[in-house]
Formats: sequence, C-alpha cells, structure tokens
Amino acid sequence: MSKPLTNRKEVAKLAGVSEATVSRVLNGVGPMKESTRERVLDAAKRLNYELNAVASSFARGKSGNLGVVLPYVPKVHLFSTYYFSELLSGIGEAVRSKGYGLLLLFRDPSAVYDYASLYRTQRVDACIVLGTNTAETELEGINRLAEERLPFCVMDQKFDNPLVSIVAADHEQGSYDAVKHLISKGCQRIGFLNGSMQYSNSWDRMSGYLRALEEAEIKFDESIVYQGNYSRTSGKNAAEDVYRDLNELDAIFVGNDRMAIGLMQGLREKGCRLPEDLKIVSYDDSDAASLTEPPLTTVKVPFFEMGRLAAERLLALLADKENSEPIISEKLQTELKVRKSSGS
Amino acid sequence: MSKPLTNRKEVAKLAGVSEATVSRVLNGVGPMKESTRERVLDAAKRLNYELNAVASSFARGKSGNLGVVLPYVPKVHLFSTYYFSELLSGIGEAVRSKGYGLLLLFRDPSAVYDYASLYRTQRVDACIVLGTNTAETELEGINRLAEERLPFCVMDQKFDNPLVSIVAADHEQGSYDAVKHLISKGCQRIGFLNGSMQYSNSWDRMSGYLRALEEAEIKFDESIVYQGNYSRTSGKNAAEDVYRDLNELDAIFVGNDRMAIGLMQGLREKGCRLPEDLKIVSYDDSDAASLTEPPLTTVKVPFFEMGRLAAERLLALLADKENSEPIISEKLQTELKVRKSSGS
DNA sequence: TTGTAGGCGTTATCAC
DNA sequence: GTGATAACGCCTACAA
Repeated sequence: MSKPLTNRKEVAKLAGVSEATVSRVLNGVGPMKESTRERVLDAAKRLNYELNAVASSFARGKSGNLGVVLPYVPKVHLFSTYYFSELLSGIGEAVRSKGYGLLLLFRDPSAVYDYASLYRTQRVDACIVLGTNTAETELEGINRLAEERLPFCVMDQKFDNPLVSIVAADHEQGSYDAVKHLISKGCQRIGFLNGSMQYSNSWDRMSGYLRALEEAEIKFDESIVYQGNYSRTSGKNAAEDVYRDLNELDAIFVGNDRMAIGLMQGLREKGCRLPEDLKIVSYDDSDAASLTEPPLTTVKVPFFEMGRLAAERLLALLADKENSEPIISEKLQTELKVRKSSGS
Repeated sequence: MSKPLTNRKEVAKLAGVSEATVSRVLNGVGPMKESTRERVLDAAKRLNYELNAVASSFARGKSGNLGVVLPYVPKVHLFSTYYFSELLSGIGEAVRSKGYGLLLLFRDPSAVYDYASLYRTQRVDACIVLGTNTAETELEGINRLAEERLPFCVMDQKFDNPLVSIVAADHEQGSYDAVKHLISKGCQRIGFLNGSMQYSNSWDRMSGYLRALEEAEIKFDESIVYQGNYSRTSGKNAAEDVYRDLNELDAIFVGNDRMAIGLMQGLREKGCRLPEDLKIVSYDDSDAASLTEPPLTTVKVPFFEMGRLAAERLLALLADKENSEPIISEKLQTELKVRKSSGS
C-alpha cells in the first residue's frame, strides 16, 4: 500500500529502454538523446513513477538528510521558541532548496549523546547541533565528532577545539552596542543580568559589556552583576537583588528577553516605574520584546540567517568532497532595536 | 569517511556466526542461544558496529520516518511559534519513544502539494499535516491522501471526508467556556474578533460563542463580530472598529492571543483602559498571554498532547497492519485560564 | 537454534 | 548514447 506502486523496471519496459537509461534520465546525468528522454519521462508520468528515495539513498550510501539535534526536556522550553523556530526556518530553507531532508533529533541533555552514531547508522549525512554547552558530557560528544572529521556544525557556542565548526553571532559586539547605547543615554551605573556561564555566548556578552564600560572609563563593579539562567523565572528572581540596588543603578543590561521580561514583572510588582526608575536593554529581539510595557530595547540576532548559513555551508561541504575544513563564522552582525525600555 | 566503518559481514566473521544470526541478534527477533547472542553483541561492540539505518529501511521497504508537513512562507510566522513548538515537542516525544525518525517537510502553501509523493518516494511511512485550511488546493491534496488510504493525520482542521484522520481540540466547548466566563462576570454585550474562516476551528469558535449567548438568552448581534486573520496586525487593525463600538461593548472574545495582543495595543493607543473599558478573553494560552498588561484570560489548548496523540496513533497504525481506520479525535479538552484581562 | 540464499530498487562502472 | 551488471547492507523465508 505505501510501497511504491511501480519501479524502474516497469518504466524501462514501457519506454522500451534499459533500466540504466531510466536512471540516467531521472537523475539528469550523462548524455542522452532528447527523444529517449521524453519517452522515459512520459512513461514515468503514465505510471506515476518517482524515484524511491530509500533505495536511492542506499545505493548512494547517503541518507540525504541533514540532522538537527536539540536538547529535549519534557515540559521545559529550553529554547525561547523564537530562537528555535527562526533557526529551524532558516535551516529548512537551505535544506529544501538543496533537495535534502531535515531530520529532527531530540537528545537527552543529561546523558552523553553519541553524535557519531547518527553517521555510523547513516541516519544523517551532516548535522547541526543546537543548545550545546560546556558541560563535560557535551564536550566529549562534540570533540569526538570533530576528531572523526564528521561534517557538523554547532550553533552559537564556541569550543576550544579548532576542528569544531561553528556559526555564531557576534555577541561581544552586540553587547557592546547595547551598553554603549545606555551610556549614550547618560547612564553611568549600568548593571548586568547575565545568563548561565556554561554557554560561551554568556562570556561574550560579558566581554562586550566590559569593553563598553572601559571605553567610557566607567569602572567595572562586580556588585552590580547578577546571575540568571536565561529563564523568565530567573529574571524575576533577580528582581529582588536589583530592587535592593536600585539607587545604585541607572540602567541594566540583560542577557536575553525572557529574563528581562521576568525582571520587569518582578520590579513592577515592587512598585518600580519603568523606564523612569531603571532603563533596560536586553537581547534577542524575540516576538515578546515589543509586547511588553514598556517595549524592550533589545539586540536583534539573525537567527534565521544563522540557520540558513550553517545548513548551506554544511551541504556545500557535502557536495564538494575532499574539503573538510571546519566552518567558522562567528561574527554574524546583530542590530540594536531601540524601544522605550531604554528611556527615549 | 561518513560511511559505516564496518558491516554485518565483519561482525559475523568475528563472532563466528552467519550474517543472518547477526541480524537476528541485533533486531532481537527469533530464538537464539544466549551464548551466541553475547558473542555477537560483543563482536559488534568491539568493531563499533551499528545497524545501517538506510540499508535496513531499504530491506524493510519502510523509511522509518514520520513526516511533519508545515506551510512555509519566508519571513512570515504563520504559526504562533508557541503552537508550532508545542506540537513538535509532543510529536517528538512519541516518535523518539518508538524509534522512529522525525522528518520536517516544508510546503509552499500557494501550490498544490503532492502529499502522496512523500509515500511514493518512500520518504515517510506516515505524516502529520499542520496548518491546512479549506482552500481548494488543500482539499484536493488531502482528499487524495485519504482516498489512497495512506496513513496520515491532520491537526486541528476538520474535513467533510470521513476518511480524513484528524486530531483536534474541542474549540466549540473552549469558546463556549470563554464566553460563559464573561457572562458570569456580568457581561451582556460581548463582541467577537474571529480569525479567518478558512479554518474549521474558526467556525467551531463561532458555534461555541453562539451557544453561550443563546444559553444566556443574549441576542446575537452581527454588528459586533469582527474579522481578523489570527495575526497581531489584524488584531491591531480591528481596534479601530472595536473602539468605535466601545460603548456598545462590555467585553470581547478574541480567537487567539496574537490578535488579542494586537487589539490591546491598538486600544491602548486610543486611550482605553483595560480591563475597565473592555474585558477580554482570548485563546491559546501562549507564552505571551501572561506577559501582557493586563495578563490575558485565555483558553489553554493542549498542543503538546495533541501532537503526541496524533503521532502515537499513527505509529500504532503502522505497527498493526490491516487496520487503516481513520483516526478521529476531535474533542481534546481545553482549559480556561483566568487572568486579569477579563476583569477580576 | 542457526545457516543459506534470494530479493529490495538504485547507482555507477563498464563495455558496446 | 545506451545496455548489462556488479555492488550496496540488510531482512527473511526456508532449509537444515
């Protein structure tokens, strides 16, 4: 029933050619007479025939799939879904235009994931890894991938290993821009609510924050750096400390929109007026950023383009064998979107 | 490089058994002596061998993939991403636990999509179709699938064809609950901002709205039914008309959170106070619903469970051949989440 | 309980 | 330009 209703042999018979010719026509390879081409195409259409993708993959020794690996925790939205859906859309665009399949793979973040197995079992020809971090178990998995020279790419997370391919936005610059914007608004005491340091991009944000301060000759004060984990709840929790320090602060830079939203909720519950009492700039420009009251000034990250870029590069790499240079593209431009939360 | 490093033959040789025995052990079928089983497993581990998924699929004549088809429009978030990511998570959960693959398929919503081709080319064994509507081109594609008795399931969209499998929430009841809640708050003049009527669930919402009114002996007034398309922008646009009718209205029921958010923005820009000037209940309980000011009273839809249910049913159907009964499950419970936008 | 062997539908490498 | 034909790695009757 769900078997192909027909196969190459039938088409060959109907068209009066050999099976090999059918293959050539359908794959568009090798020389062929226009007339036979038409005859074969016609026969295929009459029989409602299309190439069997599985058989084809088998013969080629390639699955034809690009894998996208994501951490999966039931009931928890590890990603802001904005991030996730933009990346996926970008990857999807690239994959479609190259005729590849997009295989979604959920991994249990608490266990060592055997990435290499995906290739060994031929489920994917290449893959993009989302949401990795620097935990020991993660490092091990990723490093093994790199050492086996398997085609893969990590998103938005740097590894020391130069063999690890990566596509990432320039969060150092993005953060610098964000903080500089606050400084240009006359802020001097600028706090920082950062996310978990197990992600390299959290370190990048810290660097950008420091550079902006330094350039403005503002002394770094560790006591106004707060620690969250990119969740809304952690932002709300931070409101406690931020509120306590409120008269020390002109503004605060927050590592992502979700935390900023939590923080704003928390502060407002304590009676803060925003942005009068505290200016805020955050990060991501997710859908929610323009919904809050006041709307968030935030750093827009080109997730869609990042996804597309990673996928395109990987597929290009697959096309041109030999080349197995790691993909390194970690300076994608961000853009500051100015809204009311930063004062204006 | 990305080829399997070894194959069944090697394992058989090392274990001193036939290839067939290796297969049997690795697939856990047929009787086998514990000692040979161990020997084979040991050999496999020593050679770092795993079954080649492509070859396996080929031999079985099944791809081992569940397809998820989604409309794809560049730059447009057709789904609220909440809907999308919850459904996908649910599907992912089912698929993983059954050892299937999850293949993401993007379709161009402006063209007739040849769903059957996915099966013909053996890319998927079954699929879940998201975001269909009643456009002629869609109907045609879906009906063809049904007539060929291919295993598939449509989410949240009803078709007249009894052969079409569907999993959907009970939006009639959800809407009834929403409107009844408003009535219980003392509202009599309740407007309705509905989404596009090309989706059956828009009709269901209308039915629920009507039933609640009728039960309370409130006369239906077409002049306070507004038309949107589920986008934030359409909600904002509707603010014009709603504002004009404001003294005719106690409350408004809105077809989804996104429109409600747009509507609230629009109304506030005109100087409305919410919920004092207008009570609002909306639909979906997306992440954003609790972020707005005031937070939205909204109807929570079990997207995760819907995804999981659809996937589980399909995979069960694949497992037990013979059975090709359409899956019909269109009454999944919704739940009203009461927040400030509806008054209290 | 295990081995033998045919078949799955292509691809790709030869000849012709 | 086109036709034979050997892989590809595994599954599964059937035989032993």
